[in-house]
Amino acid sequence: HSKCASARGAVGRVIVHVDLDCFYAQVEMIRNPELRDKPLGVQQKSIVVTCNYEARRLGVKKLMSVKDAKEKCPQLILVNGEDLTPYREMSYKVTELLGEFCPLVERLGFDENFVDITEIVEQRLNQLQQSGRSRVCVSGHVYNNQALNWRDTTHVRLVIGSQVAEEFREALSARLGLTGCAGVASNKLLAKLVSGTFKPNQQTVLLPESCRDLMRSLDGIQKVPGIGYKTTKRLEALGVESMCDLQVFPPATLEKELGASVAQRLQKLSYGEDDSPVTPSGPPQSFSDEDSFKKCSSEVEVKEKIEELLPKLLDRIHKDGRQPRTVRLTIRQFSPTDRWFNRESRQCPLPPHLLQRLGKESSNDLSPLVDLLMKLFRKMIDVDLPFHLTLLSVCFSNLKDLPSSKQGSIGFYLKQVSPPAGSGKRGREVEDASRAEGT
DNA sequence: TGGGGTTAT
DNA sequence: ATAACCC
Repeated sequence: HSKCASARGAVGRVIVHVDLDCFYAQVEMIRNPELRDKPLGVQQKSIVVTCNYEARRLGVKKLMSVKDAKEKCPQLILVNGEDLTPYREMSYKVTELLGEFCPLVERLGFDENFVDITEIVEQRLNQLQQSGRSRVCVSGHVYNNQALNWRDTTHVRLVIGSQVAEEFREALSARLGLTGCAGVASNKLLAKLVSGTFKPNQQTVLLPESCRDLMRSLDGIQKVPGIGYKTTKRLEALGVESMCDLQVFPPATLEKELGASVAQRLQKLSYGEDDSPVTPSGPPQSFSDEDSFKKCSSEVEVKEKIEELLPKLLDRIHKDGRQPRTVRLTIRQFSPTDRWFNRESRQCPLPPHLLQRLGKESSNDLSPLVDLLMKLFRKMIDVDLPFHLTLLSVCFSNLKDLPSSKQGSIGFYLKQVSPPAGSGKRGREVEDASRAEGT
């Protein structure tokens, strides 16, 4: 079948982008249903990072300060969302659910997934042709309200894609109680851009003839995923502000400014072209935990912060079952201007014996690890001089599978091959299995 | 402005 | 190790 897929590669893929609505707020509403019909914000430090649609109706926006949000909406209920555990867990349930339909699922953050459903669509198209039908119903919106041409198999395939997307959303709702948007198109860029066109809990399919319109509808190059803050500044300095500017800009000049690979990729993006594959994310490549604060200025405080971060992290690593071979400490030093840029980090190999016992029963001696992290800290900061930190982060990476004899649960890939999208039980089995084996 | 993540150089 | 990107 993979032969079919690559031979037919030129015909075009069918990609779905799934984007959950105000994800953290949804998770909080599931955790506490009394919050359902009230304006709800999720708070991290002094920021409302996201809020439900009731709160949005009353003027609250994402990433608004708590102060502004309360002014706009005094009845706003706030829950603390600094511990990402509930969101992370629900996020992986979403990815796993999509993985039951098809193995090609790529995560983007906690609340978005790309799914390459080319093969599913191909199967359904064959069934359809054998049954002698030529028409299928489109699910959700068609971008621009473009008319369908049933003789165009690209149209038909995308319409079948819209039905699959509808099934994704139906499964997310029925099994996890989550709502979200979906976009269906021939590549990741377009699927992502089109998924946001009808906003809560709706879906949209893009037909190729409307690609130009979709790209032209973007106001400013920064709306293109892949063109971030830095690149936007550099492009603006070249006089590039709109999508059209970027499309017609001399490629040679662009390559000199951004390097050939970035320049070529971005210019293709400006035309709505994106050949990047949907790369299955699988289990995470790293585990990190961070905390930000107003001020931390002594070695003792640093050590205390690290000792706060470690237990939760080690617990996560233990549950994952793999062993990290690298540990990293990241700091942010105070700077009145430019609070975003000034992160520094030091990393080192993690001696296997150090991590060996650490996950086991949670109350172990953390001090060798803490000492190691303090050494990393001293590589960045001369502790004899005054310092002022505003963030500390610990990250474990370079994860290696344990020899299969002594393995915990590896939820992710195991489940991909097991259950067909059935009706019965789920989740609980996996949790129990991991505990049973872990002890 | 949080608390995460990824890939490229 | 950093810099860029994503949410």
